[in-house]
Amino acid sequence: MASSFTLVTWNVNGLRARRERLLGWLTARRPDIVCLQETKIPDDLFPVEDFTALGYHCAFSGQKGFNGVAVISRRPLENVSAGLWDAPPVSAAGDAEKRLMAVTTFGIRVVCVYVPNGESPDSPKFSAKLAFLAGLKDWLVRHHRPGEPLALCGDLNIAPQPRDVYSVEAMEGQIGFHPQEHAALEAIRTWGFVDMVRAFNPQGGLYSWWDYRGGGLARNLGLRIDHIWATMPLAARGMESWIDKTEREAEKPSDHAPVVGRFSLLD
DNA sequence: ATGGTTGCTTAGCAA
Repeated sequence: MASSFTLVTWNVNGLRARRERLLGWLTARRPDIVCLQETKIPDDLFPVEDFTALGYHCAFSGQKGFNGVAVISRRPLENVSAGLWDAPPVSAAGDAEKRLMAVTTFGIRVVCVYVPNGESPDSPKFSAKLAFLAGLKDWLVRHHRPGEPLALCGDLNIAPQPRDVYSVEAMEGQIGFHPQEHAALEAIRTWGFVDMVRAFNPQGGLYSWWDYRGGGLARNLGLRIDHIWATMPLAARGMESWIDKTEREAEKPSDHAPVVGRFSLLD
């Protein structure tokens, strides 16, 4: 009987484009729970059999062409919900973009999120990103308590601290490292989260994303924007956490690497 | 260096 389980978040940048990579990685690493972002596939085309063949249950909330999230688990998924704007402000456009889902598995609540990129600080998409983050905080407050074992996993599209970017000088005020993003993210963190990679790895230079363009990987121009954040009851069970950069260095990679956390198993 | 690369919606977005 295993005494621990692993929880992963990975922006695969296209489930179909990443099919071989993902299935090979699942076979080799055998993670217990995986949150996927940017699946870019409608629900009726989601390759359920690929995952059931490897022993996973799966749930998904996707759409054609972009966005899309999914969670796979070696144990059944319960209380599956999708969408952020279940009680939208009057002005909200609803969940046209498939960016959030939540499941219960392994005795914990797992929230899988793909935060909007934001494009640039002067774009209308930037204010939409801030609104999404405020909505995410509100969603957490309405649905959960920090005393529950819960993991917020996903591409948050924000590097929280100076040690999470390849260059503070280059990134200051830019998308992914902007004071308004930091304020919105901090409001979520202070609700009751521990950053799992940071809990085990204080050093800088740990990144989860490198741009395809301009030799971003070769020049190590990375950002740590993919995160596993655990509430205190879950974080207390944390055993280790790391970023699997080898997947970013592989053939035909996603531009994001998997982020992994390992936790003690209670039952 | 306002380019560069990749994926999906095969043309042009989005990232």
